[in-house]
Amino acid sequence: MINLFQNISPKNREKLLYTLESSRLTFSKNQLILANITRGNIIGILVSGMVQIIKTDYNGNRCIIEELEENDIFGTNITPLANMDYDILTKEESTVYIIDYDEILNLDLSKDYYNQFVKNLLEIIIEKIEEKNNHIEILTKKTIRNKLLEYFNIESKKTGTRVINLPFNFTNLADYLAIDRSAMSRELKYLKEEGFIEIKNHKITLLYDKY
Amino acid sequence: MINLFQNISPKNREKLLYTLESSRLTFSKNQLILANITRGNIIGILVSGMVQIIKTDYNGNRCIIEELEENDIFGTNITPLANMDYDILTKEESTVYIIDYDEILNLDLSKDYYNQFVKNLLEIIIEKIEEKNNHIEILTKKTIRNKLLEYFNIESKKTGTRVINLPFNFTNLADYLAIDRSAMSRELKYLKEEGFIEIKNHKITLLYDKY
DNA sequence: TGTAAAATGTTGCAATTGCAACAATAAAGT
DNA sequence: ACTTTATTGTTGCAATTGCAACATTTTACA
Repeated sequence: MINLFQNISPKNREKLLYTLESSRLTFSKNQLILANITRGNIIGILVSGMVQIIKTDYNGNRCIIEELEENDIFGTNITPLANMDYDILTKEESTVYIIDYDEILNLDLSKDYYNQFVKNLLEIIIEKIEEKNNHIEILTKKTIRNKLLEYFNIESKKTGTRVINLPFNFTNLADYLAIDRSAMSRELKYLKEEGFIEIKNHKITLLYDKY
Repeated sequence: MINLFQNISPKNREKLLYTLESSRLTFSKNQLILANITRGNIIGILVSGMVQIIKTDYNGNRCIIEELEENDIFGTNITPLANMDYDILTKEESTVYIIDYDEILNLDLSKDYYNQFVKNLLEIIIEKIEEKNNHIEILTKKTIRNKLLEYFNIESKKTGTRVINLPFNFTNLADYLAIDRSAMSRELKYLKEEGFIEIKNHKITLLYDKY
């Protein structure tokens, strides 16, 4: 994950944060971040901790839209916060910077560090698109089995190994894949029985060559 | 849709295209664009026409990942082209600029028009993220009916009207929603019979207040 | 304009899934 | 350490869906 302040000196980083009217906030576990932000168009930078972006619809179905780790960003434009049905939930104690998005577009890029900042932002957002493409790729599959296998393949490709360290617990994984948890549990059992995978704790080992 | 060259003079636009090693290509209907591009990391700008980005998996299931119109962009980083299972297909005669993505990160942003260009790019990509969030929102729904209704709501919100002009034919709509076409056809019939919608040609009128 | 190709509508049926309900285990909090 | 809460595993069953097959209509194009 690229850091938004990559290649920017600490001193210039402070200048930037000042110009962008940033505020630094710390939340304990299981807090809703957005409920505490009243400003308009913002970008949040996760300095430390972990948060999930979660949508719950009128049926009570939850979907994990994104899971963010250190250096990741979120925002009114970047994450689907325009309507307020989304929650940004801390999974552990987390610190964020909140900066003003509109100020970014007003930056005078002739200064090196502004320049670098915008390029970093561009790169991060493009990474985010790739994540979303992966997610769509998975959701597009028609069976639970194919969703799981697609997820495994993507995660396996990321790390280059055949062992996947689930960033979620199984309940959350089902939400991310937009499938029923118990049905997923059943399918995972079949995959184990048929010798495709092995599960220990929250590690899944792929035993098939490719699919 | 924001134009990538918005607020950039024609003269500076030419300079930019030159610096970014652009080439201008025209394709007739039903051509694969990417098959004709051998360069590495590129961004394509659709000057005129219409193209779809389509994924076909090993089962033969197609999914329309994106549909692009004038001024929209695509690229090896922005659209999921890293692996080559994606097709960029022209739906009508289309003209594109192909520019070198890596050159963008080397631009000297002290020049006004480079500066403007990168900001435009940022805005377009953020729009693209919003589109993808919408798509995920739809795919996350568990029934065909809820996928359709979510799609209708999103499209209706975009234009502010209760009449949706399908940008797709029904076959493509089913691909976009990742559902079986005939099952979708059945569900649309039910929605008509129950008085939720009306369909004429490729226009859908919403008859319910909200859901 | 006539013919081929593509899109749409329809339906039965088997396969898959969500849901509900519950037991068992693990994790968290005091 | 003990109690409560959250997570995981399991299963039957009804609802939903994909698939296949075909008729019909629309569109493309030679």
